[in-house]
Amino acid sequence: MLSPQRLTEQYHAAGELDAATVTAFRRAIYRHFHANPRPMPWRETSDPYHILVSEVMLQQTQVERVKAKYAQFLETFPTVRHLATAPLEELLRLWQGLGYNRRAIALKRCAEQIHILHEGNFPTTIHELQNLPGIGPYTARAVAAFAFGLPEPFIETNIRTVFIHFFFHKQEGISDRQLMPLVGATLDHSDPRHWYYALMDYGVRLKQLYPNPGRRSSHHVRQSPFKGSNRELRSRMLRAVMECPGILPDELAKVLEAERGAVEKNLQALAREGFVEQRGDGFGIRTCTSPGAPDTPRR
DNA sequence: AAGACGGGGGT
DNA sequence: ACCCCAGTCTT
Repeated sequence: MLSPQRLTEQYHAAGELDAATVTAFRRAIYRHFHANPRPMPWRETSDPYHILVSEVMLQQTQVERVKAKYAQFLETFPTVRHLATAPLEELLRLWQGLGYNRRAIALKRCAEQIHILHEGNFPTTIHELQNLPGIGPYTARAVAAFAFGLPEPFIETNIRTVFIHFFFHKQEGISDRQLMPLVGATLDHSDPRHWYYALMDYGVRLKQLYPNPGRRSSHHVRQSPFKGSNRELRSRMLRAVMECPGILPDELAKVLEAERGAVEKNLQALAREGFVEQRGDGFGIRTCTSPGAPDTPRR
């Protein structure tokens, strides 16, 4: 019925989607969603702070791994103000295991900006959202859709998979620029939130059924191995600094069996990005995320 | 346009 | 072993 081959031919023959095709496509996506939706805690709320937390955690991180951290995070930092004023170390400890630790710092900076710049009022426009640290084109629009019901087109890995599968059957090197018009044309303006849930769940399903159609994206890249990489060293360094506050570069190099030069380089990067600060000759987790950040609670 | 950035789970 | 995850930022 909804054959990728037929949809692809139809789309490329006409150069655009006709109403009947859009309807059939939407029905297929929604049918799958209603038959087997993936339950997630952040799908049960429209609190923009909760949505933002989930979206940042979900960047390059699988749903199952986010679920536990999400609950723990919101217990620990229940509001924007709690996160804005929290000690960085507490946040980094909680983030352990999620990966891409910079996201934690960016998320805290988001909270600080919302707390100060927006006086606690959550930004509601794409422009404001995308100006927040660590929030790019995808996350800004996803938050807008899931928290505020804004019908803006966006693409992430699951959505990319769906459109490549249905409208670029057996073609290679498909760019997001080619996909975006299709995302816009098929978007269900009456319920963007559920439409995108459905689209994403369908993408997940496709990847179970076929070799990842996303490989046919022009933006697709293979990951370099983690083991033995600088990323691995960097993450071990961050942990070591947390366990041994004030640790010296030499000690770090020795304990981690790493080259002094590499340790030095990563220390500079970690300092520049706001993870650590130098205290005397040693290094520790920074006591505030950024200059002018709200004070940590007293007492 | 290409690299860096985490850590883990699935096959 | 290999794949890749609700991406973003810097070079």
